[in-house]
Amino acid sequence: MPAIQPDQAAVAQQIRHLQDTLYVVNGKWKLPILVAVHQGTSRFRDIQRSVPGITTKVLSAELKALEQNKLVVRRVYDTSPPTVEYTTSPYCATLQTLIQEMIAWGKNHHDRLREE
Amino acid sequence: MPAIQPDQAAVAQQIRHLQDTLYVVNGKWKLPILVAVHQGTSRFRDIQRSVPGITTKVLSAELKALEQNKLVVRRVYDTSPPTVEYTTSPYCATLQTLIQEMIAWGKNHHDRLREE
DNA sequence: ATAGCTGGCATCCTTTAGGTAACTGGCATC
DNA sequence: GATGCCAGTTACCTAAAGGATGCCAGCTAT
Repeated sequence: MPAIQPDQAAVAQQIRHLQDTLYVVNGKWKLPILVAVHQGTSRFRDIQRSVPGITTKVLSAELKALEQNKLVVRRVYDTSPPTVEYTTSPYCATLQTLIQEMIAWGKNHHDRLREE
Repeated sequence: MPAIQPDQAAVAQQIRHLQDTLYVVNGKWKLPILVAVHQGTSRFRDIQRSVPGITTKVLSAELKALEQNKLVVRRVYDTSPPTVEYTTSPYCATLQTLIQEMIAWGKNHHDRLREE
């Protein structure tokens, strides 16, 4: 029987972890929303204005998904009219270095394309 | 006229950078493929085996996209039969910290879910 | 000779992400 | 009393991503 190849097993494991992350943050909108909310934008319409191009429907769905993954917290205040406030959870802070990395890479990549 | 709000402008800029990155790296497969190739898997069928569940059609398309974004290099050797070799470009190395971050986060997230 | 490997391509189909538009109910404003 | 803001929901639709299957041509090992 062939020997188990630890390299390949390790890589397969890494790929699985990567896919777990992708499962949570995949799509066009989740990370941009997180940036906006983390920065302090807490109201639905304000978030929508902060993330250019997003529609109410998509924003609503994405916020629900983020809430389910415990990255944002939704609070409803019993004012009149009811106020809804979105904030990032403490757990969301663990994504911050990743997000900063992506912002930096995107900036660099953009500059690089302009040079060509 | 209202004052320009530097915070909001800065956040909008960050979101744009983030979206530039997502444009390159978004989707279910690109980063996993990059991990496999970067680790040294260079042949088409080997890459396919390394990324569980991917089909030839999708792999082929993703490799082309990655090649266009200068993240992988495709070399054809004039052997018989022709050998095709995929490698990561030097530019791809700039994504490595990001990828490692995502792997680490995914692992942590997975562990966290198991604890609940 | 025949089975299997290589690096894919072609065709067809399903699923999902995302977009458009209209609408709600309660309040404030003009 | 009409308009507009808030925080969404609903129904419908398109485009893109992804999946299943079969195939090719040239080589190799049995």
